Amino acid sequence: MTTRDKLLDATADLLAGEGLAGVSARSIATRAGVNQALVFYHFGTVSDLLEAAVRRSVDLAVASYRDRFSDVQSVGELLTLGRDLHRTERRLGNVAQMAQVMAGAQSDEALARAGQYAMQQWSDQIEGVLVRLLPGSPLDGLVPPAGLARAVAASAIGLELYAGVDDAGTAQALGALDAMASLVQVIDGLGPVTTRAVRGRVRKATGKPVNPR
Amino acid sequence: MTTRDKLLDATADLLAGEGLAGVSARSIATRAGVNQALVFYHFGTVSDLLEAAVRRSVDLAVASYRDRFSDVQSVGELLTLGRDLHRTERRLGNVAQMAQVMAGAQSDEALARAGQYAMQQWSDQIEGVLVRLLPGSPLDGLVPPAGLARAVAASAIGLELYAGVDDAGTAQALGALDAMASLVQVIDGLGPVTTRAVRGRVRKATGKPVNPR
DNA sequence: GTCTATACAGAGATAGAC
DNA sequence: GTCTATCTCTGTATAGAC
Repeated sequence: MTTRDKLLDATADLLAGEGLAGVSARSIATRAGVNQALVFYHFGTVSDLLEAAVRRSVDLAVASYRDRFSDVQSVGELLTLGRDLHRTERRLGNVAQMAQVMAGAQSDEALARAGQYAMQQWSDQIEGVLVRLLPGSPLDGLVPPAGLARAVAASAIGLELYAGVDDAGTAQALGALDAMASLVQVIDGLGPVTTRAVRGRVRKATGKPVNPR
Repeated sequence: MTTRDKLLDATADLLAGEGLAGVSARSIATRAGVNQALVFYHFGTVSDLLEAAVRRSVDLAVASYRDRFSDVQSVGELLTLGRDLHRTERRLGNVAQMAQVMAGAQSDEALARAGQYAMQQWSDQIEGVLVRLLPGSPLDGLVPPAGLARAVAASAIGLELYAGVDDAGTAQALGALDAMASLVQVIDGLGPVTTRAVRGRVRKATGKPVNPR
């Protein structure tokens, strides 16, 4: 294992486990078991190391899900995959990494780039599935897939941070989202009569044609 | 204006504007126009000052909305209020303060307390309205109000952080959420026949009775 | 590529005069 | 309550030997 990789691993671990405040050239080097100066030799600055570590975490995680995304054939399956994925990625600390990096993005260019990249990768995956599944569903045309994908990804970040301050509340929130998911699934399985009724009402309510974007 | 208040103001401003990384005893004191040592005289530690500042921001913000929450009479009005509120609070920086504090909560007791308090205050307000409005709506019993309130609050935090790294993506996400809101409103206004059909299907799909919690 | 040593800035925090 | 002065620690970063 190269020093470069040791540093990337240590950085990802620390970021997920201790948060941005626990990340420094010294703490990273100590955890990696290498000399502190190597952080700067290999990555220039601590921020650049953080960016590289997050990009790598995201690339690995997204790649490990690519097949499962393309296997999804229904809204029901997508919701199940979403639950699994969120649980797994939270356990691995990947959601925590993203949350920390996005919080730090406000005052750090490199972190902003990393955060944007991470959100883009996940959003694109989700959007791809939505674009494939929505046609034929009653939800088609009611909700822009690109926006929905981004809203879902952003909400996952918020839930991760919330989990850090209130476990019980987070469990309640996840329960409610499961209930909402069931509801979406039911709406997706409605017959043509109800579908037309709902779509007609939405069109009327928003005053817009029903195929945005 | 007392020194205490100057410090609280400066801390809230800095936290919202520069993020946690930009907050220090020195930066706070400079912005407040007072001596650095007064941070420790009045609040003991920087973390405790941060906690106090966030609690005050939340208390003020929630109080300013209490009337508008209790005026809400329909799901449609609630969704409109939610949009207004989120826009306003983001502009004032209160959402940013919460996001930063929750990101820092992972490694700081005082920040964790502040984050939990903030989420609790907002969630309780939203939950109160939901508990009042859901009975009589077709959504009643399908989604637990406490969990939904917390999910909404957490998502707002995620969106705030996302806004810091991708403006265009955030606009798309908000657009999709608006579309979802229209959909919820339409479902809420469905007639009794469709309502029974949807509720029956949800009950069947989840295998649970339809009145959780 | 890796290590030691070190410079230097900024952080939190306290002592003591006023 | 407020200010000056100062201690100590931690962080980033670089120079130079190996």
